[in-house]
Amino acid sequence: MRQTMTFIPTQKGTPKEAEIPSHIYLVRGGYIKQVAAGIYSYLPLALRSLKKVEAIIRDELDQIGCSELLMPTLHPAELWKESGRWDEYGDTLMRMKDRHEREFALGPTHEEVITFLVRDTLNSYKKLPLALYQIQTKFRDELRPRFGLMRGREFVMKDAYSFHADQASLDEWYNKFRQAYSKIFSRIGLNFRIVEADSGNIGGNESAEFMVLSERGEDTIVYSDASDFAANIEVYNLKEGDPSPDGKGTIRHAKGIEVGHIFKLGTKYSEAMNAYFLDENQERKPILMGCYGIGVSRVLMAAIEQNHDDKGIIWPKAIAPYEIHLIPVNIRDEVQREVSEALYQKLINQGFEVLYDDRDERAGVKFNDADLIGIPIRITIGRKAGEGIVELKYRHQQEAKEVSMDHLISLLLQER
RNA sequence: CGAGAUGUAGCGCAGUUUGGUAGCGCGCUUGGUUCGGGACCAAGAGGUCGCAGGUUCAAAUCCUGUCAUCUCGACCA
Repeated sequence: MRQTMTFIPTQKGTPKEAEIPSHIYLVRGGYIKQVAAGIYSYLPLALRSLKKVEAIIRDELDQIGCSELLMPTLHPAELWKESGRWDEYGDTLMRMKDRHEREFALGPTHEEVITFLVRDTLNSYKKLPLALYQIQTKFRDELRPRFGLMRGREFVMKDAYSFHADQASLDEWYNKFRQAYSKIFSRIGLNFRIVEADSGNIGGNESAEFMVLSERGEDTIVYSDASDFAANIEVYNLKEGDPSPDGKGTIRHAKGIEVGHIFKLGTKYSEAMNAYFLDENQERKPILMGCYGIGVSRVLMAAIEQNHDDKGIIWPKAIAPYEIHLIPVNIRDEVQREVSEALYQKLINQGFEVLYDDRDERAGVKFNDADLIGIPIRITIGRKAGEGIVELKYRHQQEAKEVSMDHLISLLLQER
């Protein structure tokens, strides 16, 4: 079936609830629709991009030896009472009761469930280390959801957990994740920085955040202008111009969007929830744990914050919903229509992902929608279609160029 | 739960001060003219005015309550 514009409800006006560009363009471009505060439907375009982010994450995590699993979103209260977080977590935990008055929570994170899962099986040092991850919808009853997908009450998160017999193994895996995360965010096309972070109520003793640099970020990063030192201001409350704590350079500030966070949890959950193993000396020890999160839906917003202009989104190739946006200027023109249909088929056969705008709309409407939606390559079929000439335009460039159809495919394959 | 604001058609808004038959723009439908950067003309469809109660001959408008949404703080991927 052809991929056309059938359910891409773009709109001209700016939605009043949206303030930042990423939110505005996701709504205007027909990517998301709000259902309640902090709760959104992902329309077809958004889902395609989301799946691409997920695919990159899966690829990199599988490469370092993680296994994907899927845990429930509904958690029995008993597990959270075991860890102590039923009381600690506060109102952010979405709570509910079943028909028997038994208490449950909608999972905001899965340390409890994963510890429950592994404590019966990871009983020997021979089975460690192990790393597991899932990509799943999380629920957090934020006091104030905002900025669209940036801080939702329901959002897609990749959460990973690692299990170790000793500190050296935890350190090793923490670094593996750190590197995998760097690859993931680089592949997505984000300009990010790794900073020292506070571990918050997840617990643990060392953590780092992956911050996408953006004026619209909710976090403040303090960093040295002469070294690698960088931290969340929550950890080092430094002013601009202060000397850097590592003795090199002076402190600067930047705003960032937190898209990833890695923690060395240590034994907080294994001790509380009785997850022990026997080591080679038959000594009973708590499993050391690490946990690693990526805000998958937030990545979409962060990417747009870094990649847009006054007309709309400019997707990085890796996570664009389609590679090519094909636009016949006038679908009623028989030549244009036939050339477009043939080219569409040709592109599909070459494995390109193509969005085909076969609507009977004026050129301006289609071009504006294309700019808004932000697919990297636009191919326009116009008056010169009969001569075998089409127009090629990249979303990140101003000018279009005319290309003969004979060269088009090979040119596209080359640049892929 | 603290502070501020807003709820009227799918979207954006006017009307509320001074109560009196619910309006505008965009979008949508039909017909026609247009057709490479959000066209034009004509005719239409679409609304329990967030919800509940009250005052009144009469409430979008006044009163009380309530819910929702947004912005500023605390929390987080």
